[in-house]
Amino acid sequence: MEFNDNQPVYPMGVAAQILGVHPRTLRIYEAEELISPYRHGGKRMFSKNDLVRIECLRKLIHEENLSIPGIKKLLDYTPCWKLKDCPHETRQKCCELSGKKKKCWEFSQKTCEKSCKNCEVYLK
DNA sequence: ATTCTCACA
DNA sequence: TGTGAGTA
Repeated sequence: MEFNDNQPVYPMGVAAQILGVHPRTLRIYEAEELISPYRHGGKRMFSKNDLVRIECLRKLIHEENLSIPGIKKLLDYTPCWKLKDCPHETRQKCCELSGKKKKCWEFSQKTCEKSCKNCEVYLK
């Protein structure tokens, strides 16, 4: 009951419908690198975790009056191991990967299994 | 029928 | 953010 949360199951339309947003919005979030849906031959596929993540983003944007660039900024200043206390082992794994280019929250869906770590830090 | 990208209101 | 055009 943990692996299926990261399973890409929803196509654009469905995901947008569930979230009550326009497909355009989701594409924008992706363009802004706030989410990274799976790609199956051009088609975006969202996992359940992607959905909750997006719910967080929308909450931040509307209730906390944060802008897209603002969120990106926060993420830049927020190391993942501060949001969740993962074992040093896992942390090293993260840093290896992140040292490359990726931001930790982008593959957090695979490495760190926290789904919505953003909310914690934002609310503080 | 669906999604994709792009450009514009 | 939302829409429409033109594809694949």
